[in-house]
Amino acid sequence: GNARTAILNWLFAKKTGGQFVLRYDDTDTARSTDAFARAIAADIGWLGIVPDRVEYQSRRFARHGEAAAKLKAAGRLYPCYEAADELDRRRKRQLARGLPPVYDRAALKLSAEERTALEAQGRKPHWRFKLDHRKVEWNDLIRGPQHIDTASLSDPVLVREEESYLYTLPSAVDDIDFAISHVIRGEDHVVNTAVQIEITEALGGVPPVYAHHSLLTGADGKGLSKRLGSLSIAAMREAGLEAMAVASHAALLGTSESIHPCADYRELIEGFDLAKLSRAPARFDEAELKHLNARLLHMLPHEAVRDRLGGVSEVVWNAIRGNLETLADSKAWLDVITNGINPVVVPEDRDFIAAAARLLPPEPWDATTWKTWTEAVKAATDRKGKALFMPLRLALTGLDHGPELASLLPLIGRHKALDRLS
RNA sequence: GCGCCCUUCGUCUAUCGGUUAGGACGACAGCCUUUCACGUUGUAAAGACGGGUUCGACUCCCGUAGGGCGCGCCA
Repeated sequence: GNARTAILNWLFAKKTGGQFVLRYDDTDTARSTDAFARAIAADIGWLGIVPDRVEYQSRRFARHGEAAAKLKAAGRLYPCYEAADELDRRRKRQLARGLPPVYDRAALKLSAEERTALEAQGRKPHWRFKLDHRKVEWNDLIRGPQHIDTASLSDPVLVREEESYLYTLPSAVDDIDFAISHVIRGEDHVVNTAVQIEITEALGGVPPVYAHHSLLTGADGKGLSKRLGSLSIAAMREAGLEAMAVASHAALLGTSESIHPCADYRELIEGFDLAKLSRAPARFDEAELKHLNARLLHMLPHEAVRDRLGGVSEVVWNAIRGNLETLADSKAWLDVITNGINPVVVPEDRDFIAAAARLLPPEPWDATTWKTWTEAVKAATDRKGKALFMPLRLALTGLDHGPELASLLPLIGRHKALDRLS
């Protein structure tokens, strides 16, 4: 999901000639920033995405403090003293009674004396942003005109009791400071957007243009979040999927473009348009991704894989690529060509295989050798069709399926072929 | 519970009131290969349901059902 958002942002930047700013929203003190940042960098790096700029919210603490002070001075930030567990209980009670779990602004009614009394007890406040309770509107690049009434929302906590800032404030401040033009994110953020627009405007800034893409569901149409682990970029990489297959799928799923493999980003950038993204959630099907990966491999030219395959020649690659699901599968076919395999000869085929071995033509071999040979075998043994070819395939490759034998045989060579047939 | 959004072949989608409802993936079939695959050609396959509005509705409106998201001192 996050990778899809990153890809969409990157494609949009490339398409429009803008810059892709990767921002680590690492304001949660419980989170290890370094590990988090390394993981994301590894993911998008593997996908071939290079951010034009990287920023960490946690390193801009001073700027966020200035913004908080400004909001306090404007009377938009007010102190609250409820404990977190108390708020939690209250929300559950509201929900149980069929009420929206919205903060009731009780702290706003506190008198100066009550506040000093609480502070005297050693209570420290957290701070909430006082929403305007108005209809916030924006033109979403994917969803069209949007309007959210902030009267139905809780005043968001912007400053924790221990004085760090929640994502919402740094996000608005950094958007202003970095002159962010476009924010492209998942639709789980649409409500945040209304709040962030209010905060941005309270800070005197101009909100960026927003675009919210739909989220993905599983192949069954149900939410994806619970199984996110197995669908991580790291897991896909380990499964041996091609980065461009993952990128093609992420960029094309849920769009009006056909889902097809792109060997590099050029075509994806060329055809990219936020207007092509559907507002309905799309189903993420792992089987579809795997199939796309296979299709990508089948069309990949030799030079695209040469370096990763340790000097496999172009003829060999062209012979085997049509039978690959992942690049790692090529090892098995390379073994068939260059190393040893276990020939399979069932007892009733023994005489047939022996006869075939005697008819093996002399070298040099080329693309016509297979035909010459099998025609001779056919004439000598009376076998044809599957009964003729399957035993030969099993003996020569040890497998009942694989690349065309006409192209495989010359690569195996007479010596190894004879060896396997006997 | 409340709010926002969504619903066309199995899947991703086109259609911006009048179409034989189009494409892609998959499925199936033919061809190629005297084999499995690859490739190639073709076929089947859809407007969630119920009401309106209209000469005419997949398209606009209302309702129902189903689904997604949100409602944190998470991001």
